[in-house]
Amino acid sequence: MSEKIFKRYTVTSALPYANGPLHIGHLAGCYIPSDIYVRYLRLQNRDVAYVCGSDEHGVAITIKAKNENISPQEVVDRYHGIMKESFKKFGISFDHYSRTSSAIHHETAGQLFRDLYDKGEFVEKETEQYYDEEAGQFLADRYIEGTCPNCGYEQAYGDQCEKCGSSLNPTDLINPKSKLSGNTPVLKMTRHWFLDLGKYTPFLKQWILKDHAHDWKNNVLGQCRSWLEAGEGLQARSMTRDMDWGIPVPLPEAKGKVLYVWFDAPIGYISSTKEWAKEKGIAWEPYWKDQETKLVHFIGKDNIVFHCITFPAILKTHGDFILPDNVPANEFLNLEGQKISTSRNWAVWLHEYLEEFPGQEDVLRYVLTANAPETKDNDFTWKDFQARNNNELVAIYGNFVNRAVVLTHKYFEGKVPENSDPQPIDEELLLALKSYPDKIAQSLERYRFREALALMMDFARTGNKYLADTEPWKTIKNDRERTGTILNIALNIAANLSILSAPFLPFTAEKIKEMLHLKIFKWENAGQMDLLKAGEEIKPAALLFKKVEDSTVEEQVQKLLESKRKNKEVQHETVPVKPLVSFDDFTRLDLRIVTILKAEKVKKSKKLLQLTVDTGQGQKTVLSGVAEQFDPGYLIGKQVTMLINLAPKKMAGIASEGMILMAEDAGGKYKLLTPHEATSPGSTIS
RNA sequence: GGCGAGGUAGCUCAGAUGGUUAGAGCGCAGGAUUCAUAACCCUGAGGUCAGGGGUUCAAUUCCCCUCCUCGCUACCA
Repeated sequence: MSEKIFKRYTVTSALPYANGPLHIGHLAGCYIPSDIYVRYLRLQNRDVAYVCGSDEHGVAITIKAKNENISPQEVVDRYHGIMKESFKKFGISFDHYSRTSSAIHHETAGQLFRDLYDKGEFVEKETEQYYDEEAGQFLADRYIEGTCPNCGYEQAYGDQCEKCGSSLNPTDLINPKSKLSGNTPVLKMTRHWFLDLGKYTPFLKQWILKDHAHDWKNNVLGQCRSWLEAGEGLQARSMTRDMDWGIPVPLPEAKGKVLYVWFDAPIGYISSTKEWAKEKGIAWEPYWKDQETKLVHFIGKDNIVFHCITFPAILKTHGDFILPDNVPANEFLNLEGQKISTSRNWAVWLHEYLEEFPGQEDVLRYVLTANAPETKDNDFTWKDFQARNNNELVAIYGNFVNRAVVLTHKYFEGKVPENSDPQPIDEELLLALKSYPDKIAQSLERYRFREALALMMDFARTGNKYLADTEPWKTIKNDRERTGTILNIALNIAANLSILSAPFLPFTAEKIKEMLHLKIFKWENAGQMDLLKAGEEIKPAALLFKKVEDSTVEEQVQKLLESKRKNKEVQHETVPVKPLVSFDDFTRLDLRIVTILKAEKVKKSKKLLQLTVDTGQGQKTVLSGVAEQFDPGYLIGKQVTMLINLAPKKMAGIASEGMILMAEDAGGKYKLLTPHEATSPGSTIS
């Protein structure tokens, strides 16, 4: 852990991609942790630039635009607005929220590319890529659709088959089609600029695996290790693309090419800082170039490679920039036991939460922090949401503040009473409480937000215990002075609680601050018992949190179940009917019933079964990717449908001489196609 | 298959450099209390630290193997 004291901080959270609204996974992954961190830093009077912005380039956005028949700019304008609004309402306190389509970003990213180019950091390579002659442009991976060579799914993308999950190259696809024109694309040479990441491996290994071996999170180090120590090492990556949406490559010979979105996106942090500094009338450079600046990137685990490897390599080789001091990446948040999915509408959307739970932003902030996926994937459930709200925020935190304030109004007309005769029990309490600000600070400095939050709740708990131990409602009967002392202390605990919880629960902290008319509000004052002085007036009690009812939880769960149900319907509806084929086409397929004689798992594979079948004219070997759904033993003796004249293909070193046909239901379960009564192997199908 | 991250009380999680009876919160059970949103406070039950080997005087903590979950990756027709 670096003990170094930094002069200033540059804190970033991942640029959200502007092709959809934000959900709780986004918040839990990097926006809440970073916001807690910077709010804490500001309470410490540290110099902070907290920057973010919308990531608005890349192919996914152009495809969305095309699907909706609008321009990419219209797509990003829409989501930039929604995201910015959601962040603001949840109190994510960016100093500046920019966007990568801004002029200043185009200039910054272009210049950075140019700088690296001038230093000779790029390797130019000509490669063959698919080109759509009618549209007159090269096709990004996602613009090519075809049959997956692995599973036969006909709408696999050029980079990935969404059906079977395999990663592909566009040239792997059978029958590639351009999504622009529907034509078959042709291969054509194109030139691109590659960053030879292998070159930086020694430096990256030293910097990450040695220098940061003890202050970076385990999951981050592990990811990096798996990249840095992989068999062939880091591969050169192309930093340019053939596209027209994005930042033009600033070279005369690069017409029609833009910067790769992952090259330009992290530079968005710099552009955003520039914009912010300009508005403030200060220099941006110290925030990115001064060794006394601490740079921290908050991200989700999917971004680790770009923030720990690619971007630092770029910054380092450029030479002027500092490197991140830490990259505290979180793992993923699941929802009710399943992965959050935008396309399947399995998410809690922030804009919907804001409408359905008005004024309860802090509750979600609290739950997502308490259950943050800091060390492993975690699960968000509405039941847990309710429990944490009712048992912790309402019962402990809210209840304590309410008790202190209500009692003061009841017994002392809303004026802070005198602390006149501190007893040993009071002194003990104060001593215990004094340690909290430091403990919480230490946890925060180490990016352990769950721990910090738990400490904060402990502090509130101590307040409740104090009231239970001293029983001011009893002392008031015969010792008004003692009662005053107790309430003075209780109110000061509440005041402290407000400061200590401000990073986590900014809206609530503000409410307490107003309720108590708190004037002092800095971290260094936390632990003091004279934040409120005798005679000061406080406002009447107002509830900070309200209970979440069972019916509310039920509604939310139903809402999710509903979208699950809809998904199933849609899934069936949306598998489109393929284009017409001629009878000749059909007769070219030789379909037969075969009997499975042997079935065994292919050793090196998770999904493949090796089947030996009786075709009526001898035996054939077929590989089938169903090992996860069928026991080999179950299949032996079964009669199934097989495409028998499919060209052989080698997988896992074994030749497959055909394909077993299966039905797949909406849940992705395979079903054998078996004749309704036993038939002789080799029976033809027509 | 390879690489990575995890597998600790019913649930969510803590447990640097191995060392007395393995911790916290929630949940549960019992008690106490009435100022407070039937909330708070106290006490208690609950774990062969995934399983099996090994190193050691001593392992949840180090090493090896196996199993399970998640991520990346691979020739998952």
